[in-house]
This record gives sequence, structure tokens and C-alpha cells, in this order.
Amino acid sequence: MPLEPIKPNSTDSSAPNELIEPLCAIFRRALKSENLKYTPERAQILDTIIAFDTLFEADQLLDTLKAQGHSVSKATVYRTLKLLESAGIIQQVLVDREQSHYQLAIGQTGNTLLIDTETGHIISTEVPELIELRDKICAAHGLTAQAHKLQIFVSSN
Amino acid sequence: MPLEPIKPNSTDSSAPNELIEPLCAIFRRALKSENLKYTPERAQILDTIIAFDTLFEADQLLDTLKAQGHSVSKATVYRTLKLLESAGIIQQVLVDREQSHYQLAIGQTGNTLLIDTETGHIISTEVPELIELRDKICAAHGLTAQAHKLQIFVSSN
DNA sequence: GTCGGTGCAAATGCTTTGCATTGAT
DNA sequence: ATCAATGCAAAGCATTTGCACCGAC
Repeated sequence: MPLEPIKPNSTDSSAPNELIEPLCAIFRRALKSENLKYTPERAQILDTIIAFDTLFEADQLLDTLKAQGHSVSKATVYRTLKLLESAGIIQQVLVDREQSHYQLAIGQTGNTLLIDTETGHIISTEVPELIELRDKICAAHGLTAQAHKLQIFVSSN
Repeated sequence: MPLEPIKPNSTDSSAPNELIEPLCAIFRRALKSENLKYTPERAQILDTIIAFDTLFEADQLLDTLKAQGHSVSKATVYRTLKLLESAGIIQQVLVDREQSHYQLAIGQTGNTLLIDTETGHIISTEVPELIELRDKICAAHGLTAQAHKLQIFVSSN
């Protein structure tokens, strides 16, 4: 049983527009607040990311953009990834040492990820008990928790 | 070509000095099984790692070795880290994209990290209850957990 | 005209590797 | 004598950056 993609209706062809708009708006607002511009390149990159329904890597993103006939440079891709990350639209997921993996961060309720090690699909969930446990662990070390991130690597069979 | 896996060792982890012998022996055995040699450089590297009580990075290891008057090359350090990892004596910990972090793998699951957001200092700790919680979460999704990783971001004051 | 954006190529910085030399059995 | 280990420097690789040019306001 394959995992559900992080975006519930990404396979529904009528849905993307509903998703793209809000994210575009969020990105545009984040850029504007820094006096930065919402350029065609940045729009294409965001749209392409939205079309992914799993973890993705920078070079995969670049390849997809090129395959779509968009000419975006590697430098711009990396620069935009950083912008999207500071805007909270995507987040880095440390999977291996080879390259950076990212995923959409918007619409995630929780900070617990179930990552399918075979397909790369991700489920994001909220685990209230984890907060208690986390605070208990920190208290035992005389520290105060600010945030946490749990990744569980799973197999779907 | 992974080295011969190590057997779990029941050494009392509160006595660092007693750990040095068993780990040397484990490493030596793992090397021997592949017709590799337990050289002075490898011994020094392992001893230095054992003396660390937290996560460490390759360049930190190299610096420490040099400070101790041992002349070990960067290449040998990296090569030995890989050997120690295949032998199951150390394990890589994904903390950031900058460089590889490692920790002793013996006698610990070590999958919970307390990361100080101000100083960058990292404590690796074991949380047995987390495994139950993790399995519960997976079960709720009809999945099977293979591994997990919890990062808690803390402040020290 | 002023800023920021882009692409290219060069630079980074960690890690790996090729190669000649050295060392152990 | 053989086979592996070491050190050095060079190579690899993902990512970043310097710079010249372009475009929007």
C-alpha cells in the first residue's frame, strides 16, 4: 500500500489551481516583504515543485524545468530554494549526505513525518504525545524545548 | 563490502576505559575478516573517537589527532571512518548539510538529538519510550517502522 | 537611474581517489 | 615478494558566489 502524497488532491487535475494560487500568494507576499520580486523563473520553480508529490532534489527540479522547456539556471534554482525555505513554503529533509532533499512544508499540521524508504512518499502527522515526551526529555537534561522534528522511516508492505 | 557485523556488547557504558579494549577487539576482528590491518593510525583514530563523549565531525577528529601529536592524514581519517562505520562501531548522524557527523554506535540507538539552537552543541540521547510511540504511530497508518530520528531544538537558558 | 534578478563560470568546502611510497607478514 | 596502508595532491560533487548584463519601476 503506497503512502498518500503529502498533498491530498495532487492527483486530481482540477485541484492544482486551487493549490497553486495560495502558495503563489504566500510566496509573493513573503518576497514583497523583503522588497524582492516575484519573477517568472521563481513562479516556474514554485509551480514545478507543487507538481511534485514527493521529496525532491535540486537537480531533479532543474531537470524537470528543462524538460518543460523552461530555461532556468542552476544558480537561480538554488537561490529560489533558499527563498522558498525562508518563506516557510518548503523545508529541507535530511535523507542522505549526497544532496539536499526538500518537500512542501505548507499544509503540514505536524512535525512528524512518515517517510516511505522505497517510494519517497511522505505523510505528515501531528502527535500530541510527542510534545509531552519531548519536554520530559529536555527537562531531564535541564533544557527547554523550542521545537522538534520526528522522522520515521517506514516500508509500505 | 561491509565488514563483519559486530555482536552487541554488554559493556557497562559508565566506564569509558573498559570500553576501549572491547572496541579495539571488535574493530580488529572486523578488519581481520576482510584481510585488513589494524594499523597504528587506525588505533589512534579509534581511541580518539572513544574519548569523545558527543557527536564529532571529521575535521574535529583530525584536529584532535594533530593536537595529540599524531600525524594522520585527512585521507586516512576519512578512510578509517568508513571502515568503522561498516564495522558498526560508529554511525553517521544527519545533522546538517555542512559536514558529516558521527557518533559511537555501540550500545546505543542514539536517534534522539538535543540541538542547542544558540551554541550548536548537540547531545545524543536514547529514548526507549520513543520506539513504542513510533510503532504506535505507524500502526495507526498501517505501516511498519524501520528507523526513526528525533531532533529537539533547545535553548540552554 | 537605481535595484534586484539572471546566467555563466569560477570558487567553495567536504569528501574521495590516483598514485607513488612505505610497511607488515 | 606480496598486498594493503599511508600521505599528498588532485579530482569530484553539490552548492555558492562574483560579475556583467538585463529588466522593472
